[in-house]
Amino acid sequence: MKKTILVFSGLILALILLFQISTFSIHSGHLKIEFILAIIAIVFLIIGIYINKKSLHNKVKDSNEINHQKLKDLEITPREYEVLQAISEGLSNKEIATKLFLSESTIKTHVSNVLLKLNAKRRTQALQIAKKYHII
Amino acid sequence: MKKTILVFSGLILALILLFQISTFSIHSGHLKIEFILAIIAIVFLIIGIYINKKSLHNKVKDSNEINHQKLKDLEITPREYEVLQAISEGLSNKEIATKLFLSESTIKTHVSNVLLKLNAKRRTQALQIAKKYHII
DNA sequence: ATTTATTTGGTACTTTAGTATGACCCTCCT
DNA sequence: AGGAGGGTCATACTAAAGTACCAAATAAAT
Repeated sequence: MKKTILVFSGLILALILLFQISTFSIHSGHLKIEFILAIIAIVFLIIGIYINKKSLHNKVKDSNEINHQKLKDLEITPREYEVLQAISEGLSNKEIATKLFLSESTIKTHVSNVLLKLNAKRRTQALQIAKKYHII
Repeated sequence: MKKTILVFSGLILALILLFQISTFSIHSGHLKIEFILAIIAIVFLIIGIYINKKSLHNKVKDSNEINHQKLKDLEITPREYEVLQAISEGLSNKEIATKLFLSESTIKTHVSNVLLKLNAKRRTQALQIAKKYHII
C-alpha cells in the first residue's frame, strides 16, 4: 500500500511537470504543438492501460485467492484442510494416507470431519461447497 | 470481429479530428493550451483503460470457457457430459438419475464411460482432469 | 437397408467411501 | 492438575461407487 502511494505521488508530480514543460515549450515555440499533443496522448494511454491492468489483475487474483477467514469460521483444522486439498486433487483415501504418511483410518476420520463442517454428504459435494467458499 | 473494426475505425477518425481541432484552436487562440492538453490527456486515459479492459476481460473469459474441441477429442457424448456436469455439482449417482429421469444403472454406465475417457480412477479425479482440460 | 453411435437398463460383483464409536497421545491454557 | 482441541488409529458396519458383462431401442449415416 505504501508503495502504491509513493508511485502515484511520483506519477502525479511527473505529470504536472510534463504539463508545465509542454505549455512552456508551446508558448516559447521550441516544440511543435502536434508533437506535444502526441506525447501527452501516448503517456496517458499508457497510464490508462497500466491502471486498468493493476485493478483487473487484483480482481482476478481475489476471485482465485483462498478465503482464510472462511476456513477459520468453519473451524477446519490444518490437517483437515490438507486432506480437503488432497481430495480436490482426485486422490482416494488410501492415496491420501500414503501421501501424508498416515493410516487410511485417520484419513477417513478427517474426511468425515470435513464433510460435517462443510455440511456435505459426499466428497464431491464438499469440493463444490469448498469452491463456493473460495477455500480451495 | 466486424464490430471491432468499425469501432476502431471510428475511433481513429475521431482522434484525428480531435487533433486537428486542437491544433487549430491553439493556433487561432480560441482555447487555452492547458485546456486542450487536459482534454487530450483524459480522452487517451479513458481509451487506455477501455482497451485494457477489453483484452483482459477476454483473457479471463477464455480461461473459464469450455473447450468444446477437447470434449470432441475425448469422444465424450452429450449425455456423458451432462453426467459429468452433475458430478461436478456434487451429486450422487442416485441424485443424478432422479435429475435426468434415468435409472441409477444408466448413470453408472455413463460414469464408467466418462472415467474411461478421462482416464480417471474416481469421479473426484475425473473432476480434476476435466478442470485441467477446461471442459467444466 | 445395414452399419454405427448413442442411450438406456439390467445383474452380479468388488472396491471405496463414509459413519459410529472408542481409545490414546500430545500440547496449550488456566 | 484438569480440560479443551487437535491428531492418530482401530473395529465394525452401511452406503455408495465402480467394473464387467450383456441386451435392446433409437437415430443418423452411408
